[in-house]
Amino acid sequence: MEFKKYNHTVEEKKISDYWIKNNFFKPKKGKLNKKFSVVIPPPNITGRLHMGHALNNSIQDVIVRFKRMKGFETLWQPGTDHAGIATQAIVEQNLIKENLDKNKLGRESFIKRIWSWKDESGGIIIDQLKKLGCSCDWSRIRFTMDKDLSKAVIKVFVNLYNNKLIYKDKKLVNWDTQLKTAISDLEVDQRDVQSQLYYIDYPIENSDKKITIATTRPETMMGDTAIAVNPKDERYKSLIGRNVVIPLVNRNIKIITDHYADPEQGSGAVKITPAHDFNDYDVGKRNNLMIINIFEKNGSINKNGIEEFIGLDRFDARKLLIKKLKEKGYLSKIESIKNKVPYGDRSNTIIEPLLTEQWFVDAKKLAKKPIKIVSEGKTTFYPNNWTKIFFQWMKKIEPWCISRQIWWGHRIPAWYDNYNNIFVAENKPEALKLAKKKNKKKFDLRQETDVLDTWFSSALWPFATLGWPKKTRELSKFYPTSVLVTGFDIIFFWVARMLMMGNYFNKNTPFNKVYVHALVRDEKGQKMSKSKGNVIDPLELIKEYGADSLRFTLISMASPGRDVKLSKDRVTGNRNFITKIWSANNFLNLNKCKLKKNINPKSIKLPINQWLYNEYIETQNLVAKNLEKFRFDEAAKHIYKFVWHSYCDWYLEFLKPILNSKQNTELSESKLFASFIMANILKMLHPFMPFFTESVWAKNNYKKIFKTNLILSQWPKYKPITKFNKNHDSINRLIEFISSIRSTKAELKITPKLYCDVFFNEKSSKLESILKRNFKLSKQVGRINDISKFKISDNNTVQILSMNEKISLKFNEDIDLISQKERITVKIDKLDKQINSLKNKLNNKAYLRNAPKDIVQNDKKLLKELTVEDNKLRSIVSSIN
RNA sequence: GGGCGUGUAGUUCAAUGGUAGAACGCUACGUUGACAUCGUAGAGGUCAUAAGUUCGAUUCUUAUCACGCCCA
Repeated sequence: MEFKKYNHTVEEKKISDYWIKNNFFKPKKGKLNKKFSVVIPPPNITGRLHMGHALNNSIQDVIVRFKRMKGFETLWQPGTDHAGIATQAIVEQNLIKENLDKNKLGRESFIKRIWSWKDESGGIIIDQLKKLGCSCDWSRIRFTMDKDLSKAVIKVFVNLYNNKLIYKDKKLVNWDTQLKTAISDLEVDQRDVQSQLYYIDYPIENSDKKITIATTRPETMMGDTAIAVNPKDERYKSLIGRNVVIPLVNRNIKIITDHYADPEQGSGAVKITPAHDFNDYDVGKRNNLMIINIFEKNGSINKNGIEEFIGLDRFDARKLLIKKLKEKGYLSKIESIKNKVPYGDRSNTIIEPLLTEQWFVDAKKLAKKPIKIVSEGKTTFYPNNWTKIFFQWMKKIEPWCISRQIWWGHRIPAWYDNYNNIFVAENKPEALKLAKKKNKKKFDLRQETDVLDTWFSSALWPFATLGWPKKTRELSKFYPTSVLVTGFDIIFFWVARMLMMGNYFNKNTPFNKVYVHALVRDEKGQKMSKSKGNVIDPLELIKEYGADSLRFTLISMASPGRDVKLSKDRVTGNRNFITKIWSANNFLNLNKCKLKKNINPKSIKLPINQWLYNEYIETQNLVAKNLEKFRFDEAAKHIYKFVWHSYCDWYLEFLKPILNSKQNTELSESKLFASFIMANILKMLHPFMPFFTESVWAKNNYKKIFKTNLILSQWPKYKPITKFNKNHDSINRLIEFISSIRSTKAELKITPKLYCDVFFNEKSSKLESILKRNFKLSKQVGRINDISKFKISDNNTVQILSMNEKISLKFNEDIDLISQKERITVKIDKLDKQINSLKNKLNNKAYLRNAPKDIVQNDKKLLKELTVEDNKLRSIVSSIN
């Protein structure tokens, strides 16, 4: 009979729709009366599913489906974030195509445009997550710019401001000249680049001497307000306090001392430009220097610069300046060096330190509680080494710049009157009340134009999505969340900030556990990037192999602390695994192995069924144990091994002769049992490959027996049955025996399909009785003709050792006994070495004194066994001649 | 410079203070009615290097080398 192939494209769509239509992803009160919750790391609305998402969400879905089946009331809270800068950039790009820009449109209409863009293409990634099989409660989807979440953001801001944890300040910040906004430290990427170090001579006033400084940014000379030398630097002692003339700029500045100047670096003298360098800013503060800003917001030279440079871009200004310095003889040397240059991670342009007024969060204060929580183990990281990294960062945290000079985002709830007073309130009427108290005179109120950093709202995600500040049922039930699954790259951006906000505004920490996974790389271990062209698109893999294959691959490769090196071969291999199960299931159906009613495992009689049962239980327990420990790789490995090797390779092969027999009790038990285990395989596999398993569940009509769809079925609760142990052991011995017959045949080049007669040389052979008890199936699987009652020995007979029993196999074919003799001799040599080392070990008194008794006992037993094996092999060899 | 991590079969990775495993790949054989997206058998490892702790180290400690990441 021919069976149709499993069509993942059709099935995945059908099942996904079915699950969602029936609200299976919504939390349901289970018998356990326990809850389990996870919040999704919200993808950007501008985002498209990449491998990182695929890994992150596959892991979450495995955990969530597992807990759901275990009977927890389970919520996986989905949503997206508004990605302030990225989204605004996309919509601005679209405007350019229409010959428009945001300033022409005005703030309000521009924001409307963004909302309509969001409605059209902001949901794509959500559809992609559905394709991956994510069982989020989609009815609860949230967006950081939603009304409710925005209210939460405003409330948090006002509260923190009133408690002096948010403040406005004029500071040097990281300024993105392309996006024309401040960004936080974390959004700056320090890159190694090749730069030119320019040595420039500054003439000393009223002297023919000069002092040489080295800089990679000569254009900032226009903003120099001092030259610093180290107080211990003997070379410059005589020059301290003298004035120098800035070349071309012709402004006088002083030579000062500051420990920041490193005598080893460059010439030992440094120009100080407090407005354009973080270190120089500090030097300036210490020495009361003037701050001269020479840049416009777009990075061009402003009116503080040399006249002919005004309006020039910073890099053009540099070129021109160098040219002029050269012409005038001020440039003494150019050196090529490697240094770090700050880049904006969104715009890819060089970040400019710029003195501006911004809003800051006092992160240092907010970090205290999270540090405590984590050190007390109330939030734990897996793998644990992230704890240390988390502490290191938290303990030296800087103020967090949260204001952005863009339009898309949560507008800061601060209002200004005409007298530079600031009123922070949840809305304008409230601000007005505050302002009236303060002002006797007439005034206008205008709202702050800046918006908040997107991460500010993401920091509230675990409680804002559950309804905070309202005291909702969900908030009290599902907060704190059980586990957060995330990549290490956003621990500081997101996890740390959620811990700050979550612990400040709630009694509890936002999540009990944080599972940190690694990056997905290509098969060579290279980071996937568009420019390298090595990006593997998860959606293409889903199309080609199915979501289940991709999921199983990613999950089985997610070892802690290691990057996932993904290759198509892996995915193919796991697709083959699915096909294997598919065809095994077809075999069951072909043989009418139907589960008519759920069975009581204790009633199982047939040895191979008892054997399989115990194998299954062991696997089920290992899978559950490893899922609890976040060892997804191990869990996947155990399932794979059981399904492919125990179930398909051995059990189904043993089953074949039973299915052909007329023995009714055996037959009916096995038909039921084979299908019973299949049902449990599907359960165990469901978290890993939800679509395929649900599809087979439906096909096999298991819904009728278990009264539920697979997704809501109970994780199997069966216990090991000790009285099966004896048969479990017997079948294992039988398997070993059959394997040794097979390898003997292969070694001696005997046609694999040839049957043989078996004679057991040992008195009261254990193997013989096992074989007799399971003769029907051994006969077929082991290709055994008969058990001979008489000793057989001629040229067609080979003696082997299995379980240390001597057994003769007789074939209808001449056997090359000489080559067998050689083979056994090699084995004996190896064995002798092992025996000798064991003997030496057991003769060592220190070993006997110090080693644990069971280890010694074990070695003694092993020595005995090996000696027996050795002797028997020798007797076999001597019998060949 | 500081921190974290990694180094085990051809490859990707596990495990383990006392016999080193899997998957993929490779080799040979095989189309027996679940499956060639398959089966059977097999080859393949000085566990990066050195020293130390220990009766015993791939495993623990230290150093070195190599690689990766984060922070300055």
